[in-house]
Amino acid sequence: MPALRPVAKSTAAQACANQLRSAILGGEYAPGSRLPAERSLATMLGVTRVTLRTALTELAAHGLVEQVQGRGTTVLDFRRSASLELLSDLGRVTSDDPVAVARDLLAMRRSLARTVLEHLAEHRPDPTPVARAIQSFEQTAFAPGVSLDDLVAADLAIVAALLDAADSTVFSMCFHPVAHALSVHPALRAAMFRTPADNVLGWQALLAWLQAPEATVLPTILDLLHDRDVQTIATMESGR
Amino acid sequence: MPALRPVAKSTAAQACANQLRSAILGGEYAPGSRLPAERSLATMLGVTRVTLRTALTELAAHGLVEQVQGRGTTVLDFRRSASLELLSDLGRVTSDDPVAVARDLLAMRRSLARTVLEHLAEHRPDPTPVARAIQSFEQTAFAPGVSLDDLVAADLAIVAALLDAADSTVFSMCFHPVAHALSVHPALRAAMFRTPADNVLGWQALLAWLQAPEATVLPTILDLLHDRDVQTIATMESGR
DNA sequence: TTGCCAAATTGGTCTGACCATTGTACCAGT
DNA sequence: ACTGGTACAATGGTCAGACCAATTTGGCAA
Repeated sequence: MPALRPVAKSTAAQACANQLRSAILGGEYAPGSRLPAERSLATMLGVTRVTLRTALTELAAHGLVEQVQGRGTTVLDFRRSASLELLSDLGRVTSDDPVAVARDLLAMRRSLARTVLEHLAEHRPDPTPVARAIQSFEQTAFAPGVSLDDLVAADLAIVAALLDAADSTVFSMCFHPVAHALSVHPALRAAMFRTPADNVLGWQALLAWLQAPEATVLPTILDLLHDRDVQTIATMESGR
Repeated sequence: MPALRPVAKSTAAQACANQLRSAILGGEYAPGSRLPAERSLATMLGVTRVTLRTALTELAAHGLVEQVQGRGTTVLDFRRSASLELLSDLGRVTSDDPVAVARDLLAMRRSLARTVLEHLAEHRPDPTPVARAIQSFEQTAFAPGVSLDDLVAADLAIVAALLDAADSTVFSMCFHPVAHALSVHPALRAAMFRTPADNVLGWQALLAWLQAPEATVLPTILDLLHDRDVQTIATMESGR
């Protein structure tokens, strides 16, 4: 079965939001400056003011703009106020160096992983769901003609299982967007799953530690992750 | 001057969003279940469908619900999909243990701080803006009749200066919402600034390290932070 | 200079209608 | 019994135009 996946749909409001978001993240609208008035923006984009407002409401919710009645719509500094959801877009539209973004994202993941793993070592939850997710990843990794999308999905499933095991709302909410951003970064995800067998080895090491935290030292796992990240960055740099 | 601050205003759409958000985070709408139809929700809340939709658009942008035409509005599992902005609300409306939330938030901050400081140690940016922010914090801390709000604001300013110095979009976007969540958690912020003189000592130690990373070892700073967090949690637990 | 006022601008809300998608139930054909 | 099609109802998405409310701006008078 050729692994079909849902087709991407999009509403008019979403399309408006995408255009405006890219413009802001791309620096076409400087922080502190004013967006054109809703009425003119709407005609520019060829939609009603209602639709345009739906888009602006979303941008405001993500901390990209601020609307105040009588004054207008102000562009904010997304570095300070933007939501983590936008990390996914950073790899595409920002003016930052993509490799630097990737490096920082990986550093972020290591940092979060360390915290979550320390938490797990202390609370010793049932590792079965994580084991199942890792097993599922192995099957995916060694399946013939596996797609990158499938690998990424299986990898995210393991992260989700780990976070479920940690049973911390805060950790979940912090880690999920970072993992998601990593998984949609085009060059990064390709580099991360270049040799799936290595990914399997990494997860197996983690699982072994999870099932017997006293047997292996946590820093070993983190060093392994660090080494893999260094390789990933090297792959990305050589590829450009 | 009695340190006045802008009064809180709120639109009807915001009020709607607040009610619905609290209901979802409070568990009144289970993940996977359907919200009432827009037309009925609007009449329940006493607003037009347009206004109600503005609120729903915001919730959707924050990953609390998902709207699909013809099907309805589905409540999502905020642990997996919600935006970090909602961390600020967790301390108030969630069914989780508030102290556990506080503990995890502090752990998160330590984790992020470690990463940012390692980054700073490597890149050695100009510490002047950070020094200025810390100096400003000292003045605030030792001013007579200082308010908690002022302390929190001065503290956040230091964090912002540190993140500016780090010059990483990813770190900024990850750290800011955590710092913000810490700063609005009612019990937590009170416990964090119970003895401002200690805060000053902590920041001064950090500044000393920033100005001469080779003189002091980074783990010392992190241990100091850890000790302060333990005290903060203890204060919170004794206070309930 | 200060304070007030009127007008223009701009976002917020309302009204009511229609379009597009989805889910359901029913029905015909096999 | 199963499949595929179809009509219908429910629901979110969009449109149209209007009015309300806050902000800014500039002029004017004390």
